[in-house]
Amino acid sequence: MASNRQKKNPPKADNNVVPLIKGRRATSYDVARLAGVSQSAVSRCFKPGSSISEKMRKRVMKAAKELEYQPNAIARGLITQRSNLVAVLVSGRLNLYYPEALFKITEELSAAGLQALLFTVESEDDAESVIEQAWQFQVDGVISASHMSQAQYDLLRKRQIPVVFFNRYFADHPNTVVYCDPSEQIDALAKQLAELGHKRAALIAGPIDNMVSRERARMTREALTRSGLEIVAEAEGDFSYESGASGLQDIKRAGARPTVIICINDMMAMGCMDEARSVLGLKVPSDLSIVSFDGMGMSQFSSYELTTIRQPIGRMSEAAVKMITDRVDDPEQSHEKRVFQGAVIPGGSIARAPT
Amino acid sequence: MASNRQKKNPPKADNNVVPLIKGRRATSYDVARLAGVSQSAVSRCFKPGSSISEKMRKRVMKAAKELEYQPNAIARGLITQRSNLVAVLVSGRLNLYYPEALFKITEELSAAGLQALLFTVESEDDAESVIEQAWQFQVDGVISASHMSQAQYDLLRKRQIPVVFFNRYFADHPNTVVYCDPSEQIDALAKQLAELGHKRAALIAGPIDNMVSRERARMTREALTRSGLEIVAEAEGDFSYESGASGLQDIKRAGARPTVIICINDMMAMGCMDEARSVLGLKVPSDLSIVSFDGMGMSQFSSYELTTIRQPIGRMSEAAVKMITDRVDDPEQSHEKRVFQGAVIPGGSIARAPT
DNA sequence: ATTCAGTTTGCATTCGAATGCAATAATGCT
DNA sequence: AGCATTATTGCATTCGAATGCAAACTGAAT
Repeated sequence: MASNRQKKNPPKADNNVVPLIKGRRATSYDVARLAGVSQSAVSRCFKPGSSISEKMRKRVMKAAKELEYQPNAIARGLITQRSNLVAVLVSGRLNLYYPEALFKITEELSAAGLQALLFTVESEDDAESVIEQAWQFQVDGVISASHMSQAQYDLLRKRQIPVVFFNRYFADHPNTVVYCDPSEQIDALAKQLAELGHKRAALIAGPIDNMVSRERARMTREALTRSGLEIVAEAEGDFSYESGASGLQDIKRAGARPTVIICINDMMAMGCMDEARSVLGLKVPSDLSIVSFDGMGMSQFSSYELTTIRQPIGRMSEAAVKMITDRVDDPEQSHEKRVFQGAVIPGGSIARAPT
Repeated sequence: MASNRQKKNPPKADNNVVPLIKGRRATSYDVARLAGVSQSAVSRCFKPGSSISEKMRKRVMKAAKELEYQPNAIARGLITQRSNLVAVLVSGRLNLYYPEALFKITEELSAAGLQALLFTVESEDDAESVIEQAWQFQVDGVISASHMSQAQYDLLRKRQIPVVFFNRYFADHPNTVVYCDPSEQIDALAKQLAELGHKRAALIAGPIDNMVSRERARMTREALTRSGLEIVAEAEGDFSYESGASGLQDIKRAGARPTVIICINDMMAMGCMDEARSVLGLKVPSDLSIVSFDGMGMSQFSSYELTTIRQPIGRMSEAAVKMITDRVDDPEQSHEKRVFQGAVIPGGSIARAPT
């Protein structure tokens, strides 16, 4: 194939120029040729802050427009060592709450000139291969809202890839994190429950391998105890609606008679509430109060109106993107932990304890 | 910086070899040097189907392992003209149903050796810039589950980028599409409603600029008419829970007294049902029957148990990925339309018409 | 040993944009 | 006008992997 750029060593007449074959996309050389300037000039036109005269810019842009030229991000990535790609790791099945975060993160990345390369991770084995994939694609950073082992994290660090954890982190390791601390809110709710006369509570926890889940459970236990409530039963769910329902069944089957149930996320709370109402024939909140965490949109549907502790997902997503872009621009940037307060959504799923 | 590959024209002694500076990632040249072979050999080792002896492969792989070498997908993309990236266009806010599809699509792409580059699109203006972004990143294909104008589609076609539409298409244009045809199911449901004594129906439609929404509405009108039901009112929603609720209010305000409401998607049906129950004090289904489309997971929560027409999202996602990979591998591949049947989920939101 | 076909391997070039450096043009100053 | 600055521009090289081609090697057949 004839070369579209001038030959180097033997600079012979370049009359075998290809006239932009149908389907071939225009390159900076094509634009340069049409505008009668050098390729460097074209490159500089598309790089903000370069030294370029107004006249030249106009000429190049005209030609670029004519050829519908857009710089090739792949080639640019190769030379600049910046792919402008950020791997976003999410776990698909676990939590229907994250799509909101995912879309927000994607938008914000895009606004910062970065693209989200999406990976789904269901297990740590998945994480293994996902990290290799991301590495092959030279991602500039990783936002992880999914499983990741210490070793996997260390590998990314060793490779100098900035990582921001979304709603999870390693306690004993320095790392960059955005998460939500609901401790004050759960404390306030526990007090409120005590004032409403509740004495016996039950907990439907999440998977123990999940940090957020563990933390919420721990805080809940502490808060309840502090306010003088007894935890008469605990069930372990997997964040799903179904596990909320079966969690309630487990608690009942164990013979416990809590007047309030704290669910570690909204989805399980909905399952729990539906099970209480439709299977056990209980009235929520008059027979049974329910409290949960997340504050996802659905939790406020009028069938549920959960009293829940909301995470400011929007602001958390923004923060995550800000933190990753900062670290992509300056890899030396130190670690940082941004902790957002939760906020109680009053809802209507708690009431005075039945007598 | 010293070059890590041998100089070309003046082949002088190459004794300024960089010993893989801390943080610099290994390249095929590093591996080649360590293994004492040429860079081409390394390249061939990582490209299945290349002519390589077993001995050579072992030697190279050993060196590669030692240096933790992984081929650079960016550089590979530049030379092969294949980025292995597929743009996935979704509209974030509109439909909480799509996350399921999105995750499935991502997984399937990954299994086919492709990566999902995620873009959120809320309007056709967004689509404009998203398409340019995708073009810059040299995506090999586009899966679109969001807005896209005819002109935008034509632009992609002109640029020879395969496009697969997910649940939307241009009727008058050849294009490659996977979607779900619920006509038989809505027909069956209409018959069933007639048999249950329903005479007056209302429709809560979706946005008119959305094809799926228009099609479902059209089919619904036809089916209802065919079965002898009268459409006494129509409201237009935007797929959201809230618009389902306000849609019902609109219908009531207009003085219509339907015994059954067909909602164009589940989310609106849930809003409608909640509004009927908690605000209007109606019993669903005994006072008012509700039917909808989508079959998303939530629709079967026991607070709702919608009678709805399910789309086989999993199989549709698989099909979309298969169709895009086929067309990435062979751009000449002709257009194709894969139409999946819906399936009625019986649910419990319909009953005999009140007398 | 010689020839020939079939494999392997290496060489040199290519993809498209960015950039250090040197050459050139534009501008200011006396 | 003459000279010193400063702002633009172009040249040549670079990023890392893939690949057509020719050289080198292998083994078998004569």
